[in-house]
Amino acid sequence: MFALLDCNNFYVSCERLFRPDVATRPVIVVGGKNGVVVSRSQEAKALGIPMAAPFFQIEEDVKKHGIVVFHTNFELYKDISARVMAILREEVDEVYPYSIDEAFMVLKEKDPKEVQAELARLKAHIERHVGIPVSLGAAKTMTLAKYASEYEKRGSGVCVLEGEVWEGVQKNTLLSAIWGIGYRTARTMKEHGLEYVPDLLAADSARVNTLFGVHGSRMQMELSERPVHHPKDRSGMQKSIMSTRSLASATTKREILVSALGQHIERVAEELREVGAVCRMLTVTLLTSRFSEWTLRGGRKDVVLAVPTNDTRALLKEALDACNALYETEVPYKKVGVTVSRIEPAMYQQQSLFEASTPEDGALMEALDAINARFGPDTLTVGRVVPQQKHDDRRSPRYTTRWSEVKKV
DNA sequence: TCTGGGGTCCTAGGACCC
DNA sequence: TCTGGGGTCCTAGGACCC
Repeated sequence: MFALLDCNNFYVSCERLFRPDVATRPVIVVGGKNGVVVSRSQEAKALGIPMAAPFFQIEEDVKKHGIVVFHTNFELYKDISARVMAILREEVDEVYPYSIDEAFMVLKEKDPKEVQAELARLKAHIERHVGIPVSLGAAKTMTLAKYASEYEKRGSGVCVLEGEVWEGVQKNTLLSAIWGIGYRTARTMKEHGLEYVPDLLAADSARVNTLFGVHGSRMQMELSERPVHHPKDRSGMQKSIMSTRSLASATTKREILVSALGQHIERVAEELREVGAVCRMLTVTLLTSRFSEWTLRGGRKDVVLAVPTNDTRALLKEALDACNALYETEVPYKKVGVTVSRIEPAMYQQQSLFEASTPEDGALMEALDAINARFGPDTLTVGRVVPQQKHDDRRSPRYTTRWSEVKKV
């Protein structure tokens, strides 16, 4: 059986771990400055704060109900996540982290009763040793395990959806609640009379395939307890690394875009070097506001590199060319982003037949990283002006990863 | 003042190859 | 002059997930 562990209201739970004073108050975590709600405590949900609501729309409610607001503190969340995964690995042989707050597992137990007991044991263990609340679900397919983990979230927190139990539950299960069926697919399915799980299971498989492609066929299988997905080991190298950020306000100025671009290139290049990798492809995106009449005027450009690299300067040069190709003078851009992909280990780097490699480049980037590691981020930058940093007072201390921010007792 | 940031996977056309 | 069957790579768009 497959099992899924899900950390409840993960970011809020991480914040509460070090702030017991807000344990029973409504709490939300907001992504970025003037961003959107990315995590809500049970109390905040009860007050009707919707997920992904932009902050300015809920500001009144925040004041009225005294909701505690945090800004995202990823350094903290990543560390707590690592603890959860580490402890889980001590208890279960096959653990496959899926996201920052979820992990799939393959369980040895077969009997549903035994599985149920194992889930309960894991829940108690994680809650005792990490201190954040979790839910677990198990089933014969990953899709159903995922649904199972949500099913008893407000109750016992553990659930096995299998055989007759699943048959009973599925009648009232909306397809839109299933993992992999998003807003659009759910809408299309409904237009074709498919609203609840049994509707899809009863539908002609050839028709499902023409309507929804391989995705639809797989969904049909997974929902009828025939596994097509198997959890993947993602501990190897990532397929892509990206850095994107919204600008404070939309701009038509090329210099502003180029300056932001430089920052993103530095970040992804540094991360490539950190994991000992180079990339073969670089993608630059220039986006307009999704809420303006310019929505359709954004663009994206891929560049395949002649020589895979992690050198900030080489990437910056390509990025500038791509940016210039995309840029249109009259368009107000709101967001700039960079993605590097076709990532491979630097040690297996394929040399170009036509361009000589320059061995001293590696040494320069190494020195740059060493200096920034020792004297702080942005001590040295490549071809950009360091913007003024504003202190973010809504972000909690990085309790577990910075000596200067350790909680005092 | 106003709407986050980081990812994976699939599809499809076109160029090109054998 | 027209013809088949099996492929890869690139670019771009889009759906979905957390």
